[in-house]
Amino acid sequence: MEFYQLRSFVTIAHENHLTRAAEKLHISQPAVSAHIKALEEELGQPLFVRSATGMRLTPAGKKLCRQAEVILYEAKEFARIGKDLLDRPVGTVRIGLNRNAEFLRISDLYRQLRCCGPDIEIVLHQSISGTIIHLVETGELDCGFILGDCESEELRSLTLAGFHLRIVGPVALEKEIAGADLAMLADLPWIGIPDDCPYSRIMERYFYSCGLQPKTEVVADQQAAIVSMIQSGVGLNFMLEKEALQAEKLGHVALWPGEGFPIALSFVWRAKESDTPLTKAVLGAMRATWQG
Amino acid sequence: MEFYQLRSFVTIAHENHLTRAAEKLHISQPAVSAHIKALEEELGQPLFVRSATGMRLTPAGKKLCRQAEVILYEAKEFARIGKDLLDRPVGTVRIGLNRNAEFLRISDLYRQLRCCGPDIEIVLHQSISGTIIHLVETGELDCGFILGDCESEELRSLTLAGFHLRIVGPVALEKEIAGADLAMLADLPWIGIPDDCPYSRIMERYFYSCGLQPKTEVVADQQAAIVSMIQSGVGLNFMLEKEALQAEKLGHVALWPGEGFPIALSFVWRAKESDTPLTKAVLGAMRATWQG
DNA sequence: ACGCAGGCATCAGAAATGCTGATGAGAGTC
DNA sequence: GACTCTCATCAGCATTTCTGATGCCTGCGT
Repeated sequence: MEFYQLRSFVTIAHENHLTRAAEKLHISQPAVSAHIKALEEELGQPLFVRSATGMRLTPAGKKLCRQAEVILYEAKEFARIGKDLLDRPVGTVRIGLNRNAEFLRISDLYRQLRCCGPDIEIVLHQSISGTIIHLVETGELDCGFILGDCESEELRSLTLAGFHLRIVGPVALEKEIAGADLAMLADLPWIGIPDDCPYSRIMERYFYSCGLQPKTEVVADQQAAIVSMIQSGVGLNFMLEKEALQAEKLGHVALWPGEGFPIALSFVWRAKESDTPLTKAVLGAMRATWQG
Repeated sequence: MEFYQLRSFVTIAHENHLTRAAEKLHISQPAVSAHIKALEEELGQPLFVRSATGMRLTPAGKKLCRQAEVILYEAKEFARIGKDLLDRPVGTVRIGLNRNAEFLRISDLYRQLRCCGPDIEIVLHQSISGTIIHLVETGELDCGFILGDCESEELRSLTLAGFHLRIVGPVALEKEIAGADLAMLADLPWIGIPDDCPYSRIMERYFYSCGLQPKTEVVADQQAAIVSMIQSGVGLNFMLEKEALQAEKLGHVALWPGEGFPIALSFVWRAKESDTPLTKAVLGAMRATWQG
């Protein structure tokens, strides 16, 4: 049984006429005749009653014709679905978040993606910039947000927005922090960040350029944990300026008065997936959300 | 798009492995590879992600695979339906009845047919033997019951049961009928039957063999009409012995005391349809009903 | 009654297509 | 770094399918 045989079958049934069906199908009459002959041999029974005026379905043919139409319909559906998938990407996007979803405008992203492809599923994973880069490289995530530059060869990045980082510490250290210079700050207890994190490299660059190395006593790999540890008096670290000012106003942290330094929020993904429809859709939604 | 391509597609998707799929399908690995290549070209997008360890569906491939499975399922259904139709005939049987449905055991026939083929539709048509033969010959009926022999070349017949015909007439003629011999009967008024009816030929044979020709005043072509006319005094005719005895007991007719003569109830159908599944099914049901 | 026209089936040759076995490139594994 | 396993590719063969010509049958009109 082949598709062209079913097409001939259904067309003849519709026309009650083999020759007319052949014309409609743009193939020769003997070809159509052979299709039906093959089908009838395969099924072991005639599908049509031949007469001098044309062909009429047998009762069995009538039943089988209905099923043949179902098959051809589903085949058309197959092609239609395939065509749809060319425009509307499908699949699961696993996104690494280095801040909370609200800050990263995830609900806007959701909305953007929903309208360009209803079959995109989004999985979110909370982490910190360095870990996110690592997970995207190994394929455990498809893309993610990071603060700072990404130097990986395997990844591409899109800069979404610029921010400033400020140094904050526990309220208990308010006086030490307020009057400190960079060297004194480096002497206070710091909350460490995993080495492979661009965030961490910024911190290093900031102090190393002055020949300083802050003392780290605890290492944390989740932004929420860092903030929580600053508040509970463990040590100093960075916060985005806006967050820092707000936390200071609420009396949760002590803000170092020295000026902040700029840092970019970027979105990263695997270079070799730059041309997949899904990646394109996500990047499009990302641009609409952050640059629109 | 061809069935074998879809089969390869689905099998690879199931195995996550092209070579294994080829083995399972009993075709060569390059063949399966070509199938997928053709499908991917037709759809304009990859269905699988190739790796050194095998193949994995792309998100689009996953969606299309489900539809491919639907198509293959419907194709299997097509074959299954075809196979079923070999055993279980379908279609409409138009049956001519020369007596009421109860006498001809139509409800038994229904039951028999229902169990051997649920898709058989039965259409009943009341008439008289001669007309039934004619309608079966012209194709307006598929088969029918007749009393007497069928001499048509185009038809075949199956004898179902033997009966006896008795001569009956109006109660008003009771005395004339009771004492009559064959010649006197022929002189009484008769209800005629159309010439081409085997029933009619029997009547002719019965009288002609003695050189007699009964007078017919009215011709009827429905058994119920004949009985009704006998009762209302129009003339004489035959009734099946059982019917005749009962009608006499009820005082509806006068029964001629001479002996009845045998007549067969037969079932006729077109010879050239003897081998169709539907005809076979009907004949099988008929045998079970009348000879079982 | 007979020829004609229009049905579908059949046939042989040409064209197209699918299949196979050998081979190659690339990625994991030991 | 050699080995092995993946899938892709290629050339040649085998098969299938298509076409155009032809034949047979039936219904219709003269």
